[in-house]
Amino acid sequence: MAQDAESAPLPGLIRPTLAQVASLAGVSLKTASRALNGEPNVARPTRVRVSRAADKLGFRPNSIARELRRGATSTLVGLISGDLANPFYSAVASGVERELRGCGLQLVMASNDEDPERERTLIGAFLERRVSALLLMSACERHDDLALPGNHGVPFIFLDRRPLDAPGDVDAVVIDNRGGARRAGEHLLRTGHRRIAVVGDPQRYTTHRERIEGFVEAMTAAGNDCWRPYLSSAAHDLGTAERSVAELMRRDAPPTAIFTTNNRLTIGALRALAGYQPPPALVGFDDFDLGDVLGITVVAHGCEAMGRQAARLALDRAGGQTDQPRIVTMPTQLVIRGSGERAPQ
Amino acid sequence: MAQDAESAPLPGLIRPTLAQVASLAGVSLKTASRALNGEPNVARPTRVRVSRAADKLGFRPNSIARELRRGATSTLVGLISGDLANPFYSAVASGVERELRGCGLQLVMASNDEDPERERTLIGAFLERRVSALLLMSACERHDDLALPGNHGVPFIFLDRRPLDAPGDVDAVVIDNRGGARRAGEHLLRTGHRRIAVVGDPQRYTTHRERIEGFVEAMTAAGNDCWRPYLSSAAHDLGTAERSVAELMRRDAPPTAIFTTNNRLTIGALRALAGYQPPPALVGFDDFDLGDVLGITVVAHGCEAMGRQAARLALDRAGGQTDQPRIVTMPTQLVIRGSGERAPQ
DNA sequence: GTGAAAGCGCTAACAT
DNA sequence: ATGTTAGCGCTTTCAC
Repeated sequence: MAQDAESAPLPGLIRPTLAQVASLAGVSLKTASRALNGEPNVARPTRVRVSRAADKLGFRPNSIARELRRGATSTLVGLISGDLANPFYSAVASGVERELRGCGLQLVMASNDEDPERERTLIGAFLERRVSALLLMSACERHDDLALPGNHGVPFIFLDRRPLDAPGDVDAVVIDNRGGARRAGEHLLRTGHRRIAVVGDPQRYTTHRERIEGFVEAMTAAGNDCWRPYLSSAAHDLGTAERSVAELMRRDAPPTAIFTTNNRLTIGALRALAGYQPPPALVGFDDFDLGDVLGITVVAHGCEAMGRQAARLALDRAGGQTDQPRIVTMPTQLVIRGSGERAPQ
Repeated sequence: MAQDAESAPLPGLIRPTLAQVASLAGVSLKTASRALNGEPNVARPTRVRVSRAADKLGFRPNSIARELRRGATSTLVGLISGDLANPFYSAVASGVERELRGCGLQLVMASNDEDPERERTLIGAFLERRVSALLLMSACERHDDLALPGNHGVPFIFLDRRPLDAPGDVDAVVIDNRGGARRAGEHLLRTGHRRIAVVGDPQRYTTHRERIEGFVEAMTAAGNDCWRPYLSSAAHDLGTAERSVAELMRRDAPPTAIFTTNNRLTIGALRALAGYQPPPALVGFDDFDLGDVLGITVVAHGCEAMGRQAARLALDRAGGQTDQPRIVTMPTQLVIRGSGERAPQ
């Protein structure tokens, strides 16, 4: 193993530098640099000699030094998400990484655990690392962070959650939350439902808020007010959603349909509904694994595509593009699978 | 916004350096450094003056420069996984990140897309970045990479997949694949099954191979040979698993039970089985979201814990620990939920 | 085609 | 308590 001194080109842990390569090859530092970077104006035999020396020493260019010398920003892009373990976030992250790799950039990731304090720390750490852009699925509603001193020209791209205090002033990639939720609401109304519950946490997440607003738009347009008693607004994760739905179903007049405002909540709802035969109608925001097998009607959208879009915006900005901030809205699609088409009981 | 020159502390995109802070505060470079790093031997008023100057300029220490100066390795840890979008990998990644953050380290991630070539490139890029450790869910079976020149003392930790050519010589965190699979097999035998199908891809993944071996151990011990015709060894993702299971079920004597060797394959199987009433018995390796709602019996294990363990190993090595390589084996647990307890039809 | 010198922004070692 | 000098490993500038 290379960890042993045995097979390593040189014993010990001293990393060879360009200078050592140069001296072994009998050329100057600069010539070695040119040769290894494939720059022109190096004689063929010199190039070969340098390569050989580098191989012999097991030389690896130090990209820390390179980045320091080359200038202000590194070849890293930062991504801060709520919780990497949530498949939604990791799908987005996957899209980001796929898009970045084409440009030779790498992805540094961290979870804010939905804690604004921690997020601030992370932003600071990324800025010090001189990331060339910062993608933010932010836990904060307000973003004075942006005006935070020290953020000199590092492009911030908001992902999924749009900052409230500067809606038109920053780049962002968001989902058509209102539109998607409105169609979900209309769909349930069309199926004949009136007592429709909404499960989400508008206090905590602006995305839930928008989705609830879109849903309410549909209700209002149809003159249906029966959702009000069934608004369950304290569900922010799987467990709380499960409890909320269980509570709803224990009522004297339980809802005949449920709209859940994200993937985790949908799964929580499914847990709570496992015992009901037949269960109430259900439409969930976000698609999820097994949604098709279980026949769950959902408002779907492209998570990976969203990540890619955000990465593209970031790359444009990092490349110096300075035109108007753009807000990209990802379209949604109502995917009919059965659970949303059950008639009221 | 800070992106504008307006609210930024100083116009333009010139990032203030420590030297500028020092000169604004009227002290030397080193004093400014000491003050901002909270080192001792700085007079109270000086410290205040420096802080103020830093705030005024919007100074952010440049961690690239710091790392270059401080020495060989950065405060980054690299993680290479198969596909970030797979919930298993992202759960592991989440565990890694959680463990790292306590030590002030950050996580750089990339997917190898199960492509050895790409993995080699990634390893190279991470080594050049001087990551202080490299966690590898490797797509390669052989790992001459380790002896690759240039990997001077960067600790490699294998995750999930153990390298074949140096099994005892390298740090690794793996799952008890054989044991878990054996118990799955025993469980199905106990329920009365004989015609048991195994779905996986032993060619592609050593984990599948080990799981199949463990399963076969159980069969052999019980003198049951009826799994042989039902070994479906070309299933490596959701789609191929779905097709494989569909094919199995179309046979004249379909299997009465199925063992799937990972989470994606279990989900593929569930898709294929959606139409069957009653479906064959099913046990899957890896737990998954909704496994409980669907009542799927699985061989579960701690993904996040696995990530944490690996990070801990990495931190120990990065900290200079040089004792014998360790192989940590994560235990598995058979979680009984119904699908594995259906009697043969 | 090649090389010498300067310096990226910071910290470590040694003054004072 | 504060300052000076040197240098991390590389690329850039300019000279040969």
